[in-house]
Amino acid sequence: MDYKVYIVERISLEGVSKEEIAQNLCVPPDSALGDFALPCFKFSKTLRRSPVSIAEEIASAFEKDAVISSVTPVNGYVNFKVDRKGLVRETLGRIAKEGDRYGSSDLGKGRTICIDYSSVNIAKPFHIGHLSTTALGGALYRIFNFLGYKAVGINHLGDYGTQFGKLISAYKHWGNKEEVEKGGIHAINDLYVRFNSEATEEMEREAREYFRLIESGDKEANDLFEWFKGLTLAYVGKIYDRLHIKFDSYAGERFYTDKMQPVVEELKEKGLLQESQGAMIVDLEPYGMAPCLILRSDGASLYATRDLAAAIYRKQTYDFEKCLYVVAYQQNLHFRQVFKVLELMGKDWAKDLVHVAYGMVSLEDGAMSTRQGKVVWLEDVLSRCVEKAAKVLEEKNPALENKAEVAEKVGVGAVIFGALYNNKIKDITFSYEKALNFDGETSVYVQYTCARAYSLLAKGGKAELPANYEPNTQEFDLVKALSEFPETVRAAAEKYEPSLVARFCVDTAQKFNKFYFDCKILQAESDEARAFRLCLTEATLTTLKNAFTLLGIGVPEKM
RNA sequence: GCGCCGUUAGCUCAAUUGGAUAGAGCGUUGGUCUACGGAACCAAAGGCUAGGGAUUCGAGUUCCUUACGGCGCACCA
Repeated sequence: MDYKVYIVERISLEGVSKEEIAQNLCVPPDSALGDFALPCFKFSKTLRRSPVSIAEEIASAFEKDAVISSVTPVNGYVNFKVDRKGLVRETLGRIAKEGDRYGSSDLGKGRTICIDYSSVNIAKPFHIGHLSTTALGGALYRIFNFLGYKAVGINHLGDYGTQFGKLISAYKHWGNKEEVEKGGIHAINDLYVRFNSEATEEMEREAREYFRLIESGDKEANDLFEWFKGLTLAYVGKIYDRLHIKFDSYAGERFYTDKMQPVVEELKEKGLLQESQGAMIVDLEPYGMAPCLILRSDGASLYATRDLAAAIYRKQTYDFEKCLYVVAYQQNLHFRQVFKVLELMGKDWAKDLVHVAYGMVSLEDGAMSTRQGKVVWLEDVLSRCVEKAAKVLEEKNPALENKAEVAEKVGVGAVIFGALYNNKIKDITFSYEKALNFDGETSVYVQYTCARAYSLLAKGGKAELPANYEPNTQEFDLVKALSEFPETVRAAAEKYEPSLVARFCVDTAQKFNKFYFDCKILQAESDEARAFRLCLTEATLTTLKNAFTLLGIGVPEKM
């Protein structure tokens, strides 16, 4: 039941369209006022009457029924209250029926959405700065799938560039097989870092030559590169498993090596390509942007060239309705340029490309810097959070059986939740103190709430929803919160903002805890109340589990 | 210099896209329940929404402007 639609249907006001009414129908700040409200100030202008009298007219003309129980005009607003019993029956019935599909939809049926996220660099370990794109992209991937879309997760690997020539050069000079096999990705990264600080001009030349060799298919260079790539993918694969992240494609930059020339040709044919300072560019001056560089003066392709080829390839391959790039706002200009060039090429789908920009991560003593060793590796953050969780678990629940498994869910969940709780555009200053704090608005609070619910259900058993139960305030507030979950998921998708789901979880958990504190459940005052509260508890658990699953966070039964 | 983004309680952040008395968590102070799991609950204190102007019935939200901060601006990705 869509209450808004229902209410709009039943309002008629001469001179004002249903659309206008629907647009203005909102939710009052305080639920004591009502569940929905219609401000009449805008109508006052066209109707040339006071908003107060319009509100009064609407209220008196509105016929109350089993769905809307009261309609009151207040200072130019019309406040509607829904019938509580009806909302309760409707919401709890739906949650019980839909179970782990509650909140899902077939909205996106037959529609494909590509999501480019995480996009790791070969030979570079995963640091805290990669967390946002990974957590955000993973959440969006699941949210769109939940809404019936076919989401295509793409890990656009950073596997192209002279940096790999540098790496091979460094390995040849200072590395050896045993060390790399033992030290894995960090050993490779150390070689790369060392190259950047110690390389001679001779080595720089050598690096360019090695990169050329990779490109031309030289066996030794390619074997080394593939070896590094394999080590990187095995390493990030483990992290992705812990974060519950999946991809449908690992087509990275190298994949587009042979797909760039046709793009360059097309740009030429369409008269967009021009020479400037020895390089080939697309002039974007008329659009207030710096030119988009397509080919370097030595003829080599650039980042933008590959992104153009990738966008075209994705459109051809997946026929997406939208293609999201979950990349930090740093690259704002880059994407605006690429999207504009595609538009100039006559790709009408360029409007469907979306840069989902998020804020930057820094450390308390400034920006991260691999060279200065000012880096926080994600694996360290994960292990410290899991350790902390294990320690707290040992204190609070020493008898718990599967402590390691639960600590993993709690610790990793806290890391993911921390990355998803705030608006994505906000910059983040990482600190262990914050990351390891499990109090307050955190995933741990939500998980604890779920554990309470599990415990109640284990003791209370299965209950049948009483047909005619009149809920009290705490109960009703909780039901109302649960009823808003499907809309929250939709809004999160529409705004590419998983934080809405994360905030929903905390808000709902708070309401549940209030309800829990104020209402006896197992020892309720009547059989009816007991049954109702058990049903409400189960519905809350179902909804929170669904929400956490979307975020990629597990919910332990006990903790 | 130009462009994009941000600025809300001591700190970290919300605010259903222009609606009614701007809300949470942390921290501080004081409380609650003979614990259905205290990783809980309640209350108090804390705000000229960075400053100034404009738009209108109504602005944290839109526009202009100033300040402060972040990011970007030609051959890295």
